[in-house]
Amino acid sequence: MTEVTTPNVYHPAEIEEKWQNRWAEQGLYDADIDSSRKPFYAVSMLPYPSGDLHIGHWYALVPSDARARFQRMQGFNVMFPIGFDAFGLPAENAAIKHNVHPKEWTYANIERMRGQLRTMGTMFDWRREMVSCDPKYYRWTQWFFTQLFKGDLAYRKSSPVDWCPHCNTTLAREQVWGDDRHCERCDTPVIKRQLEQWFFRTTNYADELLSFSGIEWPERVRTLQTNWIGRSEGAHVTFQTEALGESQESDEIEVFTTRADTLWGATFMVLAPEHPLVDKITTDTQREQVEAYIAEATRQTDVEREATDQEKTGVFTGAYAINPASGARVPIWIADYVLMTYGSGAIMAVPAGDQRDFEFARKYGLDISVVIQPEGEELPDSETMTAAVSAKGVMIHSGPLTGTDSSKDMDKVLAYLEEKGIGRRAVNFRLRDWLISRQRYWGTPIPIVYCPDCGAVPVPDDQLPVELPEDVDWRPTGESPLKLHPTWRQTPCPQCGQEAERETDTMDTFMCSSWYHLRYLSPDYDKGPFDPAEYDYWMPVATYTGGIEHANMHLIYTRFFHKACRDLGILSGDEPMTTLRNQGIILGEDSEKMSKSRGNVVAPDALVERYGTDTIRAYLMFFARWEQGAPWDSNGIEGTFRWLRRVWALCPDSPVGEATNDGTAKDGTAKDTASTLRALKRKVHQTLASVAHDYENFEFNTIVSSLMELLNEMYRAREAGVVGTSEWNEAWSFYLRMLAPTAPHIAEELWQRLWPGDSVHVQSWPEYSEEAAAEEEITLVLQVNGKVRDRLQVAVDIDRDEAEKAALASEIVQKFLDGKEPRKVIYVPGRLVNVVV
RNA sequence: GCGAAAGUGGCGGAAUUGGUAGACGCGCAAGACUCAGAAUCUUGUGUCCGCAAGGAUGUGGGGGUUCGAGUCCCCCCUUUCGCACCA
Repeated sequence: MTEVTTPNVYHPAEIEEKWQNRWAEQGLYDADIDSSRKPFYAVSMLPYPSGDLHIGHWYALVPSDARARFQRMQGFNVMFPIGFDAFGLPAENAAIKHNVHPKEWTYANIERMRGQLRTMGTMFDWRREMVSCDPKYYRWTQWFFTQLFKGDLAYRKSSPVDWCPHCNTTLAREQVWGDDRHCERCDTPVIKRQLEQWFFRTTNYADELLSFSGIEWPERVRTLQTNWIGRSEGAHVTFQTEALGESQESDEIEVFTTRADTLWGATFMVLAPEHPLVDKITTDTQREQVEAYIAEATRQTDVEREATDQEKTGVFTGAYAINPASGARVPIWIADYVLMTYGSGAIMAVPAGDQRDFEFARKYGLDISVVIQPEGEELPDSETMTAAVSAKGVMIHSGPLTGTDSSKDMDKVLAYLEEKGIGRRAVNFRLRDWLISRQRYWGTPIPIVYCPDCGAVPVPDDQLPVELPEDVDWRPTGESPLKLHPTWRQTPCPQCGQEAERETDTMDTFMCSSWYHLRYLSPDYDKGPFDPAEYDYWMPVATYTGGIEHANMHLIYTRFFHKACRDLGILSGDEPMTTLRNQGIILGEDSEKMSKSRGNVVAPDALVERYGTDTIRAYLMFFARWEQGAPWDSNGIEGTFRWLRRVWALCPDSPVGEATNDGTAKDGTAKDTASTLRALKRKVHQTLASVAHDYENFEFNTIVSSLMELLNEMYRAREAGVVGTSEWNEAWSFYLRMLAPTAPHIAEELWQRLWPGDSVHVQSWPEYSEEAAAEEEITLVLQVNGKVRDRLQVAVDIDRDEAEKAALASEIVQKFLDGKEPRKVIYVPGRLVNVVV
């Protein structure tokens, strides 16, 4: 038993703040350009200053911080900055609730969160902090907007857009979620409104966004983005409408199809009710019905209209078109199952090959013409068939292409269309342009002035920022609050000087977060959004970490933004972030999503007070697979606390010098001690290898468990009398350095105890010795017919013959052989012998 | 409906290329120390049979490949997530 006179007890409160202050004073985490070292730029998605740091913030930031610290010990020059995504709706909502100005609310929260972030013990370089609602920041957000505008990547158009009636603003398509098409923020179902809004041409980059070459992003995110972008290859085919009278000209209706091989089976056409040609082609006799249908369609919500289980409805326009391949006269209908927002808002209907068209044709008695011979099946009869047959196959009744197998030779079909001038190859995307106008107050003003003569004019660089006025009634009315300001709108046209008006919408806050990683490079730089020298040294971001919920929003926007800026000559490189990783979600102890209303929220501040930062850091890394998350378990944290207490208690209590114990001092146990020392050294090096591997691969839980295992081994070694040996000292030197990224305070305190001087955090990562890690003995598993029957301790270099001999010599093996002759003996070097009978 | 991921003890989770399933921790049980508790320490802990030795069984279910499968292949079930009349 250890003596009770010197209470050597771990009290995190006594050391953590002390070290945080000292590191800050020393500028330990200041990251500056240093061409002699390789840069490592690590970014975690910036937090929104909602008021209190919650456990989710810790979960996102701490393992990222630990990994950044590890990279630093590996010799990289690491920059790990932090900032605040400070514009946005919650500030306005909270401001309304508590009657404080959004700015005041936001900055008070930021101040509070800065304090909380400091208790986390992260290696943030605070000199690089950015705050997106600061005019120094949004000046450049506006500058980027004007650049995109000048490059024709920002444009204004009137279109039906998604409107959240609760947030009183438009939303981007990406911010409308789920079956009921609700607002991503407040869950209210959105409605459509026809509005004049600003868009970015994200669709220009659709194809490039589908390529993930050169970046290491999780499969999951790539799939989400790929599906979101929704590329389909096919053809545009043009149908001519039949002229109504001799004096009239025919119109062209363009359709997109992925199945040009079924063109001969197109027996009717369907236009979306909003299609611009509908009014023109509708005949007098059908007009009443058509208008009634359109009115009904308009009245319906998107949800109702787009419900897939609804029976299809439609109305004949009275007009006909000519199938450009077959020459057939086909009726033109309108139906709401055709969406104006996809393709050209018109389709060629092939009821034999498309289930939707089939149902529609059956309901309204339209012709069905089978043009694909299904492989290995009888030709469906158009009168009796009960479902469309969508597979490709050999084309029939298809003029010159009859006999072509479209499952193999689609190219021939497309070539034919092009040759005959019927259609042309085309690619269609689901992705839409990014709607960035918001009718809210707390955002970056869109830097545009509307002049009666010059039109929409971007505010010149030297007049930026267009500052957000503070004396505004920011209560949402459905109109942009800036519109209601008495004077702010009026401004001379930057081009001709006559009286003009400012744009009063603000930008989607995803615009702010599309480039914040560039502002960290040089937050005070005023000759551009970032200092090119800093950019050249640090970019691209080496690892980017954050939640996966942004896969189709922020993570698409920021990639678009980077590529657009590249093409505008603002920066270089194709991608902003090389490696992306997503943490999972911590649920409440009841396995439900944490929320105030459920009362299952875990408060980090209270945990820090009780256990200290290091314990929470270690627990967050240990308690679940980081990329997966898990329900919180408040008992589990005791285990990590116990571990750190045991580290503290085992650590020698005075500086380490030369070895004071050569391992032979203990009488009669010299041999045992020697093997213990070898085993200790081996375990230390093996742990080193696995810890390093796990840091590289974001496998944080096994880092902590390896360190726990090693500590257990060290406790056993102490009992064997190794204290004071060079192996023991090396174990501590390694242990504290391996611990430092995870539990930086205790590692520093103990390091200073043993090796007073430079911080543990400027030490280099221990050097691995393969020789030291090598096993001398292995457990040879003996199997009979694949079942484990016995185990033997043997030398690691045992050869095949010896191993087989040893196996057959085993009594237990013999018992299970039961006198039978081995038919085959399998030997896996270093692992097992399997005797097969 | 389409796409993706995941199913391992009471719980979180380990397990390079197919080669000792359940590391590490929580929880639980017994014990030590203590007047008692807390803390700490020791031991045990997948399931079933057995006093034990030992044996059987076991990674969502079923089949297959293999000397050998948590891992590879096929089918099915469940859960989570994303998209959804996308032409």
